Parts: sequence; structure tokens; C-alpha cells
Amino acid sequence: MSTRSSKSRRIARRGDTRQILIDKALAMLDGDKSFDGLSLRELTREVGIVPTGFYRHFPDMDALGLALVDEAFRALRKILEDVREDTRSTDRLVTSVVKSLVRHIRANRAGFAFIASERFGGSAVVRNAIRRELRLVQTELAVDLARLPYLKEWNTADLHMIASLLLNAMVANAIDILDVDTHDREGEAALMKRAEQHLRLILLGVPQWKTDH
Amino acid sequence: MSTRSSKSRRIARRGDTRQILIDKALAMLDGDKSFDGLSLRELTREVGIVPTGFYRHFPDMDALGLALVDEAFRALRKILEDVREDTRSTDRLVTSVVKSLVRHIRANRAGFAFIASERFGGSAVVRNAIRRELRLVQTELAVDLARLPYLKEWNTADLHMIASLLLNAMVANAIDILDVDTHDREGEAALMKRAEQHLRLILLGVPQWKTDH
DNA sequence: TATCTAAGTGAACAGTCGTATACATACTTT
DNA sequence: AAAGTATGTATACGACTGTTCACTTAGATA
Repeated sequence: MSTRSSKSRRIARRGDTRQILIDKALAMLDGDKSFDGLSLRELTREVGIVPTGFYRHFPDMDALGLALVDEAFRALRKILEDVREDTRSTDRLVTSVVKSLVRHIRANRAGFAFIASERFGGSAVVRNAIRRELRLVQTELAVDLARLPYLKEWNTADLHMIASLLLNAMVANAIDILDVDTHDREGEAALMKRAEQHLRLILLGVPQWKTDH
Repeated sequence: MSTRSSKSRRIARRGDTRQILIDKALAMLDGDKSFDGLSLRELTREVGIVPTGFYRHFPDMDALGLALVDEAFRALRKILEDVREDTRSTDRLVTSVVKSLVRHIRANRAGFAFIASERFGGSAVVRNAIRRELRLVQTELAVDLARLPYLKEWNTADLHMIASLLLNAMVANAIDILDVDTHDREGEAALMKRAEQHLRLILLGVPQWKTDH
């Protein structure tokens, strides 16, 4: 038991500055900086360690980038979980999705901003990691959609098609919501309404869809 | 007349290296680099002039960024013009839009990639310029939509809502098409089909829409 | 022809960058 | 108590950065 506790404490300590590096990096990227414009020295200066100390936690900046992707997607997946647990009607579900989205954006601004900006950003390794994760999310969404009663007879290709459309719409709206001033509740509400309308409009077309298109 | 021609020639010459700076910058940003990761010296090295020569054409990198935004949006607006001239049925119009999109993407890869990546990129001045342009495009699109017969009684807010949804969907699909390998015609065709399906699905919902949502 | 100007050059500046290397320290394990 | 390991420090290196200043030159204007 002393073995386990001491070892875990050591690991916990190691995780400390490692986590601070991650958090500070996300915070710095939330402002006017992109990942490949972020320098190692700049980051370590902010964290309060000497530049070479960085290498105790990551072999290079690419490795940090991958850690940031992991961190950022943890929050995004929680939205899907929230929605999955919601068994109400489609109409209420749309409202629920948007509210869940806004809640998680508020709680994890920096993570969402990171995904948004680095999805097409300059670092190839980060960009590819984000896309892989988004593809996974899209697949998860398609599986969830397959469970809905009025989508039961849709084929897989069409499910993926609608999943990508829904996901694209939500990501675009999320980014717009990110940009509105934190205290501008009115502007935020307007964007939430628009996001709901986008989802509703898409879902309105679903019953009319014929698969041979 | 000699005054006009000589003056215009001088301006044309000035525009030469200025345009080369713009083109090379776009080309370099098409690869694994973001705008705020692009250095002045790197760019001038590529162009073949000495670093200080840059200042003969732009006061700083921000000014270059704005020029890049101008350049990139010139192509995007042509898509709208193409569509505007197309007076065929909705069904054919969708196919036409997607084809026009792909054609312009092929002709102006770098410009589209620039818009996509710097829309949420690190440079605030570039980011804001892109958003302003996109907002203008969205308004133009809303105006065009207002002319369609079955959208005649829609109010302005709803028109903007659907315009933003359509624009978001197209931008997202454009970016995916950008990423597929240039010679992968099969993959490109699949993405074109999906883009068409997205548009069709959205338009299917339109007649069902009730404005009080 | 003489003058003016846009465009490009070259040297120099004070910084910042990533990283290698060697050393210090605190905590675990044996 | 001894040895080992994870973490952080100090120094140093060559390379690259944006920008300054003074200089050249080719072409347009007067």
C-alpha cells in the first residue's frame, strides 16, 4: 500500500506541471495565437519553468499538441453523452442539445476554441488528430441517429450524410457562440435560437428524404 | 496619353512583385504553415528579394494579410455570380452550385485553404477581415434567396437563418473537398455527392418551415 | 537633359528561438 | 542508509527573427 500511494503521488506530482503546461497552452491559444505560432519558451515562461524543463514532460511541441487534442475532445464527447441520456421527443431534444452545447462551451471555452482554430491550422499532426477525433464523433452520432424510430429504415450511407450535416452545423454554430462576448447574454441567446432553427430545419427535411437521391 | 500609359506601366511594375508576394504567401500557407507562423524573411527568401524589400510593398505583415483576404474572396464571390446567372430549376441548381464550387476550388486552392484556416486563425486582423467578408457573402446569399418563388413570403430573419445554414454547409464541404488528394477523382466525386445531398436535405425542409419557430 | 521617385540592396541591431549538455534536488525504492 | 529516478536549473550554441539606416539604380516626369 505504501508502494501504491507513494507511486501515485509521484505520478500525480509529475502530472501537475504537465497539466499546467496543457492548461496554460490552451489558455494562451484562446487569445490571438495559433498553435504553430506558440513557442516553447513563451509557454514555459508563462508556466514558470525554465525552457529545458519542457522536455521533462513532452519530447516536442507536437506531443503537446496531441495532448491538447485529447483534452479538448473530452468535453465535446460529454455533449453527446448528455444527448444520449435524453429520451424526450425530437422537438425537446433539439432544445436540449443546444443548451448542452452552450453549457459545455462555457465550461470549456479554450478547448472548443482550440478545436475550431487548429482543425484547419498549421500543424499537420494536430490537424490530423483533430480530424480523426471528429470522424469518430460523427460515427457515434450516426449510430445514435440509427436508434431514432423514424430513421430506422435509413441506410448507413444516408445516416452518415445526415450526421455530417448536423455535426457541421453544430460546430459552425458553436464557433459563432464562442466569439460572442462572454457577458453578451442577448447575443448568445440569438445565436442559440439560430442553432435550434438550423437543427429544426434539417430535421424537417428528413421525413421527405428519399434514399435514391 | 503618354502620361496615362507610362504611369499605368509603372504601377503595373510595382504590382508585379507585390502580386508575387501575395501569390507566394498563399502558396506557402497552403502547406503546413499558418499565417502567424509565416515569417517575413521566409517569404522574401522565397520571392527572391531581400527582407527589407518587403516594406516597399506593405507596411507590415498585417497589411499583407488583408491583401490575402481580398485575393481569396475574389474567387469565392465568383461562385455566387455563377449561381446567380443560373435560372434553372432548384433541382438542377443544386448540382450547378456544387459543380461551380469544385471548379473554383480547383482553380484557386490556395485562396480557399487560406480562408478556411485563417477564419479562426491566430491573427486577429486577418480573422476579422475574413469574417466581415463572410458576413457580406451571407447577406448577398440571403438577397438571392429572397428572389426564389417559394421563398417570397419569408421574412428577413428567416432568410438570413437559412442563408447561414447553407453557407456553413458549403464551406464545410468545400474544406473537405480541399483536403482530398488532387488526383483522387473518386473521393472528390463522393464528397461532391454528399455536398449535393446536404443542400437537398436542407431545401426539403424549407417548404415545411413555419416562421414562428 | 536634368530631376525625381519607386524599387531593390547590404550591413547591422537587439531579440527570440529550439535544443544539447551538465548539474542540483527531492522523493522512492531497495 | 544507499541507490535510483523524476523533476527542475544554469549555461551556452548557432540559427532565425523584424526593423533601422544609408546606399544604388532604372525608369518616368518635367
